[in-house]
Amino acid sequence: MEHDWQAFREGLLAWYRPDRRPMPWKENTDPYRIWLSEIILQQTRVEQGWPYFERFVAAYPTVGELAAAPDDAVMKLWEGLGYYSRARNLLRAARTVTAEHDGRFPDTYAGLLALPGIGPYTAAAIASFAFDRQVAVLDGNVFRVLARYAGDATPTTTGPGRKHFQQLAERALGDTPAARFNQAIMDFGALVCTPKLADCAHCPLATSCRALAEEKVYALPLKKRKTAVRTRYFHYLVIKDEQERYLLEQRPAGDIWQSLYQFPLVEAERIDLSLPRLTAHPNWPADLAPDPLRHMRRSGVYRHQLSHQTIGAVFHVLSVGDLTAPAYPPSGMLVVPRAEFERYALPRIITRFLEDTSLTLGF
DNA sequence: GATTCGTGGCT
DNA sequence: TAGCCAAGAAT
Repeated sequence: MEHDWQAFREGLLAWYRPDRRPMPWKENTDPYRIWLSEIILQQTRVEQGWPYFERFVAAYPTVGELAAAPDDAVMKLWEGLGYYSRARNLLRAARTVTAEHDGRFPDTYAGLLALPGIGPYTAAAIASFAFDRQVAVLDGNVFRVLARYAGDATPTTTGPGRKHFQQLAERALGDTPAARFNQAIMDFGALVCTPKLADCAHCPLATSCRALAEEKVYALPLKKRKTAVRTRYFHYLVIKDEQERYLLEQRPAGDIWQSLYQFPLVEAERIDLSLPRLTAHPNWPADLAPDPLRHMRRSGVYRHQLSHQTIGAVFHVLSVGDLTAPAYPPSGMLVVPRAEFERYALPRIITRFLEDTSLTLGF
């Protein structure tokens, strides 16, 4: 059960070159930039998060400026990146740092962990990268590299499993500088010891890798099966008046896309519902009178895959005379000119519809 | 501790 | 195609 962590360290650090995986925040110790990048990169590929990082830094160069930003502006900058609770917690944390910590990030693991949106991984990353604290990060890369090197089939998805690998990571870290070690092991997992098609032929740790010796590379790390995805059917009501104004509503807490905006939504049990059946549906907005609405067209079915849900959506385009008349808007809804959509953060399934529609119609 | 929270790329 | 995975965290 003993493994040569000394050889692991030396091989890893000899392999490491920071410029193998350039990142705008690498070799930089500004806690704000490191924190921002780490939140953006949670469960997100570097290539996908990079432009968001650049836009956030440009819009909000300091944590104080971010703290002063309106909620909707931050959500809009986050639009399309997913896991929107990250954006809400980002703002909460910025305001906490500004109001309660004199604008400076806590410089300890425990202090960082107390901020919203900062969990064990992110606290360790900031503590080591920005403050040179001797803590080992544990992310998807580290799980995979350690499980394979040690030939360790402990499930990584349980509490005890997590603890086990944290100890392994700390043993591997030893007294090497944590910032460099952490970046090295994550780069190594991303570039060499990859989930599929791992580059074992050129691996500097191959001679002491237990998974390779036992031909278990692709059996590790071991994870427990995940739960099934459920299917939901969304009927969006694209209600447009003669002045190109639309109804929008904000999504509530307790469901996907919390605090993003959308067209009024009727969720139903099936996707093939006619408009008359839709207006009679229990989920039809209570104070939205169907009578003045004229059915213009109906989109095809948009399919959207989330991690635990499959969404099927249809957009019903309806016209009405004047959304500024006294009968409007229904409670909880906004009347928004098409030109002002850009101020509202929308889920990807809606921006996809808008992109399609703006090409075919003068939408 | 099991579930839930997005989106996109890859096989 | 359907599933896996990505610098995870909150509930």
